[in-house]
Amino acid sequence: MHALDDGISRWRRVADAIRADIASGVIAQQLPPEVELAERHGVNRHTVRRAIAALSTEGLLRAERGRGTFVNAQPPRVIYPIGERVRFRENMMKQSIEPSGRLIGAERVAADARQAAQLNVAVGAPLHRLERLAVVDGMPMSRSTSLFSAERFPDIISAYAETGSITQALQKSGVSDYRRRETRITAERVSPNDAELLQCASDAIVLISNAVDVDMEGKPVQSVRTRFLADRFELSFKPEGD
Amino acid sequence: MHALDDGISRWRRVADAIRADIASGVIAQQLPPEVELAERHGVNRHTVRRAIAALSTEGLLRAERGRGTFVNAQPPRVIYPIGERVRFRENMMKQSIEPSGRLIGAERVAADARQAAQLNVAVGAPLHRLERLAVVDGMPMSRSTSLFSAERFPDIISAYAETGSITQALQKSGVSDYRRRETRITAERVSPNDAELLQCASDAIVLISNAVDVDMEGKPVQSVRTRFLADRFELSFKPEGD
DNA sequence: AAGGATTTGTTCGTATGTATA
DNA sequence: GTATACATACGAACAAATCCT
Repeated sequence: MHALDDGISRWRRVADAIRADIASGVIAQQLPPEVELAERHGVNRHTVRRAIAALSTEGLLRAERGRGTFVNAQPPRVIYPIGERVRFRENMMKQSIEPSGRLIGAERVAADARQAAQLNVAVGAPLHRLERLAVVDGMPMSRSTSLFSAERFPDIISAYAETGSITQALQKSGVSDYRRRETRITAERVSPNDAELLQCASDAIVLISNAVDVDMEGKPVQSVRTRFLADRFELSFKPEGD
Repeated sequence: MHALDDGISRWRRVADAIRADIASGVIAQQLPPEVELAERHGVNRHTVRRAIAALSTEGLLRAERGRGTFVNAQPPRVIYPIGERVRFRENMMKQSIEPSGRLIGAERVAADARQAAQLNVAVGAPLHRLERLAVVDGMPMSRSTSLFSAERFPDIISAYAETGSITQALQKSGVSDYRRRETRITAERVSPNDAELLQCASDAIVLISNAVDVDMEGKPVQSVRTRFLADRFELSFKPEGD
């Protein structure tokens, strides 16, 4: 029973058929309802749902309860430069994008081994953790978690809350300028918490940038871990600058 | 019916319970069978499977038919520097890793608009496309697709096949040295073709580096798109060099 | 080596919950 | 409020891969 004409499961063939229909333009924006797709392909509704789930994981489809299932438009990615001088506001404004940051939360934590090494403090030293959400045109763009030595920057939280800018908050704390020492990039699936804040699918991919900023004497100032939605961003590194 | 004590669906709570059991060490390597988990949590087997599917998508679990469901070990990521001088072999050997490249295929193609702009050739100009697979200790690490102007580098394919190195192949073609002009990084789900070659799950994440190399006069030499498995790599950018 | 037991994968059926139009 | 459409959940059966005797 459950005839498999060629060893390919039915939901996979239904998924391939839907993918082909989208590629050929037969389906443009919205999929027919699940029951109709089930009839059309001669399978149970569950089988259609399995296919849609797979295509959603691929990022091709997006199902909305009560509304329908839609083909995801793939907007061009915003180019985000990474380099010695990294200023979110400056970078975005070069591309005619008006950014705004939002303070999600702040907390006092103790440094673990990795954080201690990055910030050149003792393990267990007090840190200020700053949780931020960058928003562009009302659309959440990235989540970042910044860490500062609480001993060196006791008032960084209130300074950021006042100015809304890391650069200005550091200036208030006596750091006139800073530069990036190292940026490490990897990618993971978005965490449930970030998925909610970034208003993305729960299985979206985030680019993770883990960076350390140092002041002009080379002393570590900030350790920051930023999560960019991978389908909205492209990180750009140019050796010579633009 | 189907009492939702707190508005969280059952499969999600089962997933959270399993995640917690793994974090606390109650489950170390292998999960109990689905039927047993279903009994233990008082739900249907389908509900357990939905939870396991979610955790598999997160990369935490890996189900093998006939064998069981296992906790994925998360090996430390290899650090891959990106900068002006990028030489795969040199980079890997610094971390005591002995690399080897494998030529997957080569083809003559016509430049599309994007490629033409990157390589500074006319749209439709002939290009050599070089498909490679980088292997470390028998483990596939990255897939890359290189593009060269076929007019400027007519013999690049055979030169690479002989030497097994892009750097040496370019030297044979009269490019004594080259540097990276720009690297753009994003992330996507792995393509089915790459998944097979990289021997990874079909829903794995790849870091995609799209780069242009130029010779010492600044003329474009190579456009290369490399796919790194995100759970095996971390890309590192240091402004000043190491 | 053969065959039964175990375990995950697929497919159907049915019912109910929840959000949207 | 009703109808539509996706989401969750349970039950049953069989397929396919692996393991064990």
